[in-house]
This record gives sequence, C-alpha cells and structure tokens, in this order.
Amino acid sequence: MMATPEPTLLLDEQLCFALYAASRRMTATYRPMLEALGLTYPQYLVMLVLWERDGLTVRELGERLQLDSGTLTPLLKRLEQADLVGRRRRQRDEREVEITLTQAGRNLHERALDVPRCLANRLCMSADDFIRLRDELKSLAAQLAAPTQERDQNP
Amino acid sequence: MMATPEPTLLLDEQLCFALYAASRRMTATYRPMLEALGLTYPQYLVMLVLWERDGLTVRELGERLQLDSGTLTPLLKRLEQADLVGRRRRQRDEREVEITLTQAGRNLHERALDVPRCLANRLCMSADDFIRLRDELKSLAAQLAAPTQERDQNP
DNA sequence: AAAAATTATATTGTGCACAATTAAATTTGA
DNA sequence: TCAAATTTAATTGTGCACAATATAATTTTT
Repeated sequence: MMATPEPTLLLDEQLCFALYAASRRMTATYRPMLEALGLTYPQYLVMLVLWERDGLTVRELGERLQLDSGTLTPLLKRLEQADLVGRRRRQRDEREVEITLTQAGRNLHERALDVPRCLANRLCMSADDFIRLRDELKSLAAQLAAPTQERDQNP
Repeated sequence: MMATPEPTLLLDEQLCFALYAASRRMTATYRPMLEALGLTYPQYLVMLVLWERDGLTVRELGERLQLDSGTLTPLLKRLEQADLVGRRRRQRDEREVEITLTQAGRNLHERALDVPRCLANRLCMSADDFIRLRDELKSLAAQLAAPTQERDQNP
C-alpha cells in the first residue's frame, strides 16, 4: 500500500498558490472589459447580485458575496458616486441600509451581458469542463468554510 | 447538435466568482496557522520561494509569484523589520536588490512544515484530486495569461 | 418598562494588488 | 564615446479585504 505523499513547501506543489494566482489572473482578464463599464471586479460582483435581486441590504449583499461591511460600505459609496446604486436606511429597521439600482445601474445590465460571453471565448474550455471546475471550486470553498471535524466534539 | 449554453450574469454560474470566493476562503484558512508564524499569506509565499532558493532579486521573486515591486517592496520591508530577510543592492548591478534569508528566516522553515500538513488534513481530498485540481488551476491561469488568438495576427 | 444583549452598519487601521510615475543604473548603438 | 533606450526598484495613489472597534437601533430578559 502506497503512503500519501508527504506535503512539501515547494511553491509549485501548493494548491493554495495555484488558486491565488489563477484568481488574480482571472481578475486581470476581466479588468479591461469592466473598465469599459466603469466597474472594478468587486463592484461588478455587487452589480451581478443586484441585477438578480434589487433592494438587498448591505448584510444580504455581504452574505451572498462573503464580504463584510468594511469592504462593502466604501465600495457601495463609490457605486453611489457613480450613480449606479442608491443607499437608504429602511424605515422598518433603521439599522439596515437598502441598496437599490438607479436607472443607470439597471441600464448597465445589457452592456454587461457581453462580459461572460467574452470570457467564455477567451477560455477555450468545454461547457462541461467549465461547470466541473466551477463546482469543484464551490465544493472546496464549502469544505474550507465548514468547521473542522475535531472542533466542537464536546458541547 | 446541442448549442453551447448562453453565458448568463447569474452569480452562482460564474467561474470567476467560484475562483474568487475559494481563493479568499483558502487564505482565510491559512490565516490562523500563519499568524502563529508571524506571517501574512503573501509573506508566506515569499518565504516559500526563498526557502527554495535564497538570494533572489525583487524582480525574480516577482516573476515567480507574479507580483510587481509595488506589492513586493513594502512587503519585503515588513519582512526585513521582522528580521526574516535582508535586502541589499547587488554590487555587480546596483539596480537589483537581493533578498536573503536571515538566520531567523531560515529557522522558520522547520516550523512552517506543519502548515501544508495541517491544510492537507483540513481538505479531505485524495492526493489525486488535489493534484488534478491544482494542475487545472495552473492550466487556467496559463490560458488567461496567454495573448488572445485574435491579437497579433498582423505583425 | 428599563436594563442587557443582540444586530447592522460604519469607522479605523493594516496589508496587499496594481496602475502610473519617478529615479537611478546599465546597456545599446549611432 | 556618449546620447538614447532599457532595465530595475521605489514611490504614489486607488481600491479592495479584513480585523477590531464604535455607534445606533432593535430585541430580549428581568
């Protein structure tokens, strides 16, 4: 029986670095396309969420994107400056800030449809491989988000 | 014959977001382990490179990690403050700054060996799956780094 | 109902990323 | 040779990420 190979500290063998490098490269690939829309990559993600469902609170946006208010608040203020979203406290709970698309924000949706198309062309990857890789990454993130097996054994 | 499905703007269908979320989650998983070593994640990557080959220049570190001097210079100054590396201009070419491990930097190597072991336990992933996913990510990054087919057709 | 606990956002501070610019050293070439 | 081009780091400025803290509103508990 073969033993599991001992993990090393060699950069090229690390999954973490492959992930980190690929993620930054992906963002860099989006950058010129998004620049044409006046968006950064994290701003684009916020717009994706709002195009699906408008009027979410900062908390709900944060749950969807796994980002906290320290990241979202200034980002949303910049989107507000760009007249793509509005921010206002909810009357039923003044702690919550609701983010709504402006007309300009809604209008941007159509132009953004080209972005995933452009990227799909760039990838030279079958739809099956695309879906498989995407779902493996989701599964990996879920694994890492879950508490460790060892923890919480004794309540 | 089935047509390729039209790409959408739905967040959960995006490869880019799965990649972005998984990468941040991976960094978050490393954070407590690296904190015990007094390192951030990008600092850890620099140390990995130097443990493989000491005495590289800032440029060579940047090529290996795909990071520029705007990122590396302040990071390396922090590693210097922590007494993990030294920085000095090379005499044969004064433009280059050579980064060398201090004794403390070399000593840290042994303690760092636990990091990939700890992560491997956390992953619940076969060695084969680990390698396959890692190499798919490398291949994806290489795809995205390559110039587009359309470009540079007319010299 | 008043105090305590919880929730939601904002603020502050640190550390990346990365574009753009600057400055200095070296190499190239007329 | 010496002026122009190139190379290498550093600097500056913007925008994330994220921890820690603060503040205000709401809910729960007594």
